[in-house]
Amino acid sequence: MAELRPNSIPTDDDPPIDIADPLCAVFRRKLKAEGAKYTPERAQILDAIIRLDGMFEAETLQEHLKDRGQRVSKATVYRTIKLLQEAGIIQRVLFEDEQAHYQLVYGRRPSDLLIRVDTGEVIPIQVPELQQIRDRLAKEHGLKIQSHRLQVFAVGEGTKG
Amino acid sequence: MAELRPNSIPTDDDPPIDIADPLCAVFRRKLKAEGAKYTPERAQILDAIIRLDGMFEAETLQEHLKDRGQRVSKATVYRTIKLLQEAGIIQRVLFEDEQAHYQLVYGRRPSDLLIRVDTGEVIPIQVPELQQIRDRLAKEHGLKIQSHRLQVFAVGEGTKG
DNA sequence: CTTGGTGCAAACATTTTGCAGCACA
DNA sequence: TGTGCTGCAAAATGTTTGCACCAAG
Repeated sequence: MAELRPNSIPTDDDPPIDIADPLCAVFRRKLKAEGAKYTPERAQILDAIIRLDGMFEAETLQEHLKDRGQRVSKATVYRTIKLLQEAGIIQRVLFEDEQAHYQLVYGRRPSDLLIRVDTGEVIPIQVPELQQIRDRLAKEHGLKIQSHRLQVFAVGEGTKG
Repeated sequence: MAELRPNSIPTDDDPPIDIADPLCAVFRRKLKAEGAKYTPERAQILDAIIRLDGMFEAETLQEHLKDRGQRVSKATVYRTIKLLQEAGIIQRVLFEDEQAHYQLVYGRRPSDLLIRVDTGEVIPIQVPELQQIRDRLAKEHGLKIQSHRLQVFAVGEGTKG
């Protein structure tokens, strides 16, 4: 049976976050909490993600590291991505692609996405209405909403599909 | 560069659809239109999808076929899935899983999803508010919205994440 | 020092593709 | 009766894992 459960979708109502708190400290705390180590590779990866800021894939990330002369192995990239997901710092954001896309989410309201299918551009958007939609769904279904994901696909005005 | 563009997200404002029109006829028409053939394998695959009705993966699909004594190769399953996507009959719906999930969408308003992360259950939902959200986004960004995808993740009331 | 981390390469899982023979239109 | 389709097996991706050596705490 396929595993339908998201790896670790951060619950929106997790403890409120101090935005000013450097992500690296957050990561360190998480690592220490489970007896793991804060290595240069992990620091470099988190750093690269902060620099990339928007969306990234494992490969992109590794290339950016390489461009800075920081050689980190594929294995370590993937392993660290997993840790950062567990820490709620990044989140997987899949498109219709076979490659996993990630997004920095810690300390930000997880943004919904407007995706231009003609250019590939990804525009973060805010959709306040979703809060009431979530509330309604929770009530209607007797469930506790943890998070959501909205992707809106669009093309430029003049573009012909 | 990664391909960000969805393979073929059916545009919501495609020509209106006669729900009564058997999917198989739709598929046939599409195949004929491009000089392709309507083979038993393709018929069996579409049939299995209609029987499955909800969500499915390539593997599930092949197993269902096998259970009915219809041996279709992996290659043909994938090739046909691609054709059905192009025909707007099914749509890819990815979760946080590495395996692609598909959904029958032809002749239905593509539904948004409520996903129970504790049980893996997937509940189709209707969110009428999205229409005005889409309209607003279109105006704000000067884009033409083609489609969207909303996934809401929830757990049962008593469940502790 | 001890435990956990890294890189490498091999293993994996899913999807795609090349090719020879088969079958629909 | 020709073009497109199928199955098979091999290739291509993207991600994970085993292992020997190395380094953080």
